[in-house]
Amino acid sequence: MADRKQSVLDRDSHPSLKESKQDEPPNSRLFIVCGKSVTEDDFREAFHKYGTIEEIWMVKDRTTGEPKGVAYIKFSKTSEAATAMEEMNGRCIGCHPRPLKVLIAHSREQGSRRDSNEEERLLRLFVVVPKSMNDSELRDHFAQFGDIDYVSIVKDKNTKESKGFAYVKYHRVSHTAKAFECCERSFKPVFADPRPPKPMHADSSQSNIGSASSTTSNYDVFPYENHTAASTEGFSRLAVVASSSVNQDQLWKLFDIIPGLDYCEKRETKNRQQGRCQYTAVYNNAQAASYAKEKLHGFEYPPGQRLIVKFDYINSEPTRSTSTGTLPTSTVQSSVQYAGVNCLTPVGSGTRLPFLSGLQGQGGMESNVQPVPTTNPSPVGAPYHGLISNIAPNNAARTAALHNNLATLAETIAQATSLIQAAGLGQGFLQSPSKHAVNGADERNDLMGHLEMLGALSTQGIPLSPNQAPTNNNYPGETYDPSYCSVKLPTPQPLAPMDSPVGERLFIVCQPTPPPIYVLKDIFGRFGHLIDVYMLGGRSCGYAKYADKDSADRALMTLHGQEVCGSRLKVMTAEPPNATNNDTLRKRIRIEEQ
DNA sequence: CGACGGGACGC
DNA sequence: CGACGGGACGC
Repeated sequence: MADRKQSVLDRDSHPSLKESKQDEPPNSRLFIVCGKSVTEDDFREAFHKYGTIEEIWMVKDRTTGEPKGVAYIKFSKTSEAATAMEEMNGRCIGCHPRPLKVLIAHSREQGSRRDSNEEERLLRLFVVVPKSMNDSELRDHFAQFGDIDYVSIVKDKNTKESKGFAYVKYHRVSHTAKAFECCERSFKPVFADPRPPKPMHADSSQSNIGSASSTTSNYDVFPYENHTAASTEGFSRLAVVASSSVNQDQLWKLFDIIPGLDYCEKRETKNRQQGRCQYTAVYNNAQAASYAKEKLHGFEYPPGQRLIVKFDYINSEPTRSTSTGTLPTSTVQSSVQYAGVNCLTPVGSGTRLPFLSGLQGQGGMESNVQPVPTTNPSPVGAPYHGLISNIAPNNAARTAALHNNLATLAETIAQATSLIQAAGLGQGFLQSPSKHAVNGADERNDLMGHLEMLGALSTQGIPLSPNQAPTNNNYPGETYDPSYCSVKLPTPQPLAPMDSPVGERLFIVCQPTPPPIYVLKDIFGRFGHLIDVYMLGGRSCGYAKYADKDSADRALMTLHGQEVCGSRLKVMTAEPPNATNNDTLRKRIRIEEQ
C-alpha cells in the first residue's frame, strides 16, 4: 500500500536515518532478554553458528552504564535470526543461570509495543501470484520451504476471480523466512501486515487506567493456545499481595475499577510477611483478570507500596509467592524471575514459544520450577566470592585437579574473568587483590597465576613480551599495569611499510576519549603487519590499516571490548570508504533489486 | 520510444 | 519484568 512505499521513500530521502540497515532484511534482528552478567562474547559464542552476525549490541543504562539484561543481535539474513530464535529461546548460555528469552526484534518505529496478533507477523507472507494460479499450485511451490498452515488466494467476492495476490502461512518462523528468501522472486514476498485486531467485547476494555496500551491486554497473555474453559478458569483468579495499610474494602474498590470483578477477599496464610497481606481477586472472565494483572501489578497503592498481582491457578499448590517464601531472598528472586520461561519453553518446540512474554515469572509456577542447574550459578551482585572459591580453592587437591585439565581450567577462568568484567571489578581487583575476600598470599598468587595464564591463552598462544613476563614470582600481576590494557598483549611487532597494500581495515571507537595515538599504535601494532592507526581529527573514532587480514582479525578478536588507558575500545571491520552515505546505499539497493 | 504495476485477508 | 547507541574516512 501507499504506506509501505512511503516509508521506504522517507528512509531513502532522509540523510539523518543512518539506522536504515538495521531492519534489513526484515526480521533479521533479535531482541534478547538475558541475565545482566551475560557478555557480548557469550552471545557471539552461542549464536555464531546460526549465521553471519553483523552486530551485537548490549543495552546499557544511559547514565549508570549498568547492563540492562537486554541485547540485540543483528544477523545478515532473516532465516538466520529465525533459526537462532527457535533454537536458543529458553536456553542458557555461558555460566549464566537465567534462560534467554529470544524474540525477533520489532522495528524501531514499533518499539516495545506488542501487537495483538503478534505471531502472525512472522508466519505469514503476502505474495503476488499470476491470476491464473490456483491454491494447489501455489501450495506446491511454497511447501518446499516448510510446513504450510494455509495458502489463500484473494478472490473477488462476486466473480470469484483471483485478485492476483495471496497469503501463505507457515507454522514456524524459520520456514516463513526460508520462503521469504528462496521462493521465486516473481512472488515478491513480503511479511504480511497483521490483520486488524478483532473488536473486543464491549465490557472489559473500558477502564481508564493506562489508556495507552489498553488494546494489548488479551493476546499478550494468551498468544499460544485457545484455552479451554477449564484452563482459562485459572486465569480468572488473581493472587494479590498488598501492604497491610490497605484493607480489603479498599482493595476491592481498586480491583473493581476493572469491570468483571466477582469478589476480592483476604486470604489467610501460614507464612505471612510483616506488613503485607494476601488477597484473592476473582473476575468473571480471564480477559478482565489479565488486564487487572497487567495494570495493577507493581502499582503503588498506597504510594511507595507496590502491589504484587499474579495469576492464581485453581489447581496449583498453595502459592509460595515472592513475598512470603521461606527460601533465602536471593534464591527466591532468581527462581521466580525465570520460572515461567523455564517451565513453558521446551527447547526446540517451535515458533509459538517466543510469545510467552506475558507469562514470564507469573504466579503458580515457581513452586515447582527451579532454575536450570548450572555449574556455577553466580548471584548477581556477589560474583566475587563464588568466583574466588572456584578458581582459588583452599585445598591443594582441588588445585591439582584443576591443573590436570588445562581446558577446564581455561574455561573456568574465562567465565570468571567475564564475570569480573561484567561486574566492572576487573581493574580494582587486579590492582589490589588484598582488599577482597582472599584468604592469603597463596590463594592470591594462585588466582593471579590463573589470570596470567588466561591472558596468554586469550591471545592465541602468542608469548608474552619479555618486559611483561612475570619478573616477580610472588606478585606476577604487579609487573603488568592493567590500566594500560585490560587484556594481555602479544609482544611488540614491527610495523608494515606505509605503502603496503591494505589487507584489512579496522574501525575503532574509543569511549569516552581515545588514548594517545602512540598507545594505539603500540597496541594495534602487536598483532603484526600494522600499516598505520589514525583517529579522525578530534573525534573518538578512527581506523587501523593492516597489510595482513589475519593480523587484523586477531587484533579485532583480542581488543574489541577491552579497556585501554581508561578508554573502552570497540573494534570492528571497517566498511569500505564512502559506503555509508545514502547515495551509494541507494545505488547498492537498486543493483541488488535487479 | 520512455519511466514505475500489481497488492491486503482465512481458519 | 524487558525495546533502541554511537561511530565513518587524515596528515
